[in-house]
Formats: sequence, structure tokens, C-alpha cells
Amino acid sequence: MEVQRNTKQKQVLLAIMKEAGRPLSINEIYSLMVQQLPKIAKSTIYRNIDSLLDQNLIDKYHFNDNEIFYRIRADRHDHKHFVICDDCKRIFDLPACPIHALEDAMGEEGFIIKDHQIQISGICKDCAKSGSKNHK
Amino acid sequence: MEVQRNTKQKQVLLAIMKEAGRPLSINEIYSLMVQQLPKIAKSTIYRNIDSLLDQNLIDKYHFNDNEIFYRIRADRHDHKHFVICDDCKRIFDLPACPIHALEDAMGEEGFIIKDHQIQISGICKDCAKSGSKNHK
DNA sequence: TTGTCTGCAAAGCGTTTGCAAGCGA
DNA sequence: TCGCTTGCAAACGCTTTGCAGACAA
Repeated sequence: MEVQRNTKQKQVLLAIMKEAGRPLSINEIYSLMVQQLPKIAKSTIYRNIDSLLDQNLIDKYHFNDNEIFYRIRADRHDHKHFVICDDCKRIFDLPACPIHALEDAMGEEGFIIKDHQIQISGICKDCAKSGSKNHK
Repeated sequence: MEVQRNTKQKQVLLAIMKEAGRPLSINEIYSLMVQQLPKIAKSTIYRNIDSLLDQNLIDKYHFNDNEIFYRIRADRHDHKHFVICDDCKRIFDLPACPIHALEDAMGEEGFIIKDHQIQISGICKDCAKSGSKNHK
């Protein structure tokens, strides 16, 4: 890996992701960044996001069958999953990772889990109460 | 929902998916279908896949951070997850669904899980033995 | 100065859409 | 016949790439 230069764009990107702490889409990141760097290009964001992914400083999440979000890791061992409400689209933490339990079981069968992703969607408490649209 | 017409294209698509029984990508489906229907268009496949999804006759799976596969359901209660080997790209069954256990726990917190997806990747027994490329 | 990084525009790629012709019921 | 389906081509949306100029080191 080449030496990384500490550009304004990278600083702002990291600052925004730290400030948010939650999963952000490229568009959210973009609209936050334009406020500070009016000429920022999305391609720059994509490239910097890629390098943060390579460095394992952020994680990539998929929601709703193809909306992609990125979230900064609090530390090296920060590992988290989320659930999204079909109604209000808010994102909630999943209390524990259900895959860890599987790793041992799979290991016994000879399959070594290297990576995993979970997408869970449903109806959050508030939306269930107010009884809005998507309850199929 | 309007009445569904029983076209040659739908018959062949279903036959191919039943025959395979495993997750297939659009490209796999396409190349199998062209053999029987040389003029088939991918858009036709996409449209028919969509209607099978609406009817809950097939499931949609994501692997490898955005390869999409479709698999026919053996029956209404058929519910399955898979793991993919980073090396040989073969797809293996996951013995049990780790999300079911979560549904109760989340339900107590007021979040009603409606849908979920899991992607697990790693190294299968055979590739671990032969020690090929991707063991990072 | 050097070589990485950026903004811009164009290209890519998988998927969706519009439309006239085809064809199942 | 009627109108859902199809094949074709074009459009779409998101992401990636090529390139010349900008700018960390």
C-alpha cells in the first residue's frame, strides 16, 4: 500500500463519519460534505470510502435489498449489526451478533467463516403503535 | 393481481429453477434459457423473476457483496440460508437459521422482524485442505 | 519537485422501462 | 378478440475510470 496523503477531503470525510457514528449512505455523506467542500466530487468520496474499507476503519452495510451504508468503527473490535424499520426507515442496533455462535458449529464441519453480513427489516415499536403503512 | 398467463418462457424458467434446486444468478438462468429459447430477452427473465418473487415461489439471495442469486422454494415453508466459499465459489447450506432465535428477543423489545438476509463467506473444507489462494 | 489525489466528464454495468408485435385464453 | 407478455432498444442509477490540473510531502 502506498503512503496515504492527508487531504482536506479525507479529514472532512472522517470527521463526518465520526460525528454521525451511525450508518450513512453515499448521498448522506455527499450532502454533508458539500457543505464544507462545495466542489467535492462523488468519485472522490467513493475512492476515499474504498480506502477506509481497505484499512478496516469503516464497515459496509446493505439495507432494503440494495441501499448501501457505511459506518465508522469505534475501534478495531467494533462489530455491529442493525435492523431497519420498513415504515420509518430508521436504523436500530441489533443487540448481539447471531453469527458468532455459528462459527464454532461451522468450524466443526470444516467451513471457516471469514466474513458475514446480516440484513433484518421489520416494524419498529413506534410504527407498530401508530399503525402506519407497510404492515403486510 | 391480474391473471397470469402460462407462457413458454415462464414454463422454461420454472423448469430450470426446479431442476437446479440451488441458487442461480441471472446470467446462469439466461444461459440455460437461451438453449431452449434462443430469442429470450433478459428483461423477460427479470420480469418473470419479479413475479415469482411476488408469489413467494422463489427467494432472492445476495452473495459476495452484490452477486444476486435466485432459488426456488421446495414448499411454502422452505427457508434456507447459504454460505459461499471465497476460493471455489461453491455454495453450501447453512444448517440452521440463526435469526429465528432473535425474533423472540427482538419482539420483546417491540421490533417485529418481517424479513432477513444473511451473507456468510469463508473457506470450505476442501479449499482449506488444498490451501489455495484467498486465505487472508 | 514528485507522485498522489482531486474534480470533471465519460464510460460501465446490471436492471428497468417504453413500445409495437406476439400470443395465450 | 382482448390485453397480458415478449423482444428489442433505450433509459436509468449507481459506481468506476481516464485524465489533466491541484496539492501534500
